[in-house]
Amino acid sequence: MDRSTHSTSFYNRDVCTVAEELIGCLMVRARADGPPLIGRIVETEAYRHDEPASHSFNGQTARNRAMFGPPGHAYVYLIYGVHSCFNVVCGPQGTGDAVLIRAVEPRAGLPEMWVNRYGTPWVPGERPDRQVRLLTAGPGRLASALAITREEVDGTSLESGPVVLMPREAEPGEIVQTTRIGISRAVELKWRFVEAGSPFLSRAVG
DNA sequence: ATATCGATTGACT
DNA sequence: GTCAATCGATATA
Repeated sequence: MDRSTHSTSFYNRDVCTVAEELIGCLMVRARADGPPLIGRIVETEAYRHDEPASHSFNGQTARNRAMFGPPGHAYVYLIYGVHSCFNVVCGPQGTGDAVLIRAVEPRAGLPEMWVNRYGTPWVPGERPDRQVRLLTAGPGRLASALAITREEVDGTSLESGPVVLMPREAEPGEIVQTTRIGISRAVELKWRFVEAGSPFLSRAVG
């Protein structure tokens, strides 16, 4: 298995370019004991400092401090006081651009992801509402499955930290661009990128 | 100081 | 379809 990671130059580019090129890349969550949890990225959104949907639009705060840090590091924040969301800081340090990872396809460590998400091991026939697809189909869901918290991951390096991003193992399927989800400003920008037809998207394209 | 809303999700009618 | 959970940022006083 190729264990190389993206270098800083991969992230120090236009945020939409990085968002598109992250589709198909691997997200690797290292653990203290046992093998890593791995997901393949299938859905991303770009947020740029100069458009009002971005957390960085109004400048730096305690929450978004990592957004203005070096590229190739994580920005993790709490949404609605409930869920964590994982982002990739892009562009030159101090810019405030980031890519939100909205969905991944589970690739390794699925039983551990199940426990992280649902709090109990999978039991055949039990709780049919708890599906594999819903482990990682959405920013809050994937953060839960991969045990990503602000305390542990915010501001850490994506080359050497608890979460590491690795290049595509193969060319992804067709990448489709749509409007972003869940925002009320700059709604017209088509800065959401998805691998067409993936069953692990937070929402089907449309 | 107090109120409102948010890059979400799951429980419920 | 509605709504609550509940932290941080922002608007208003």
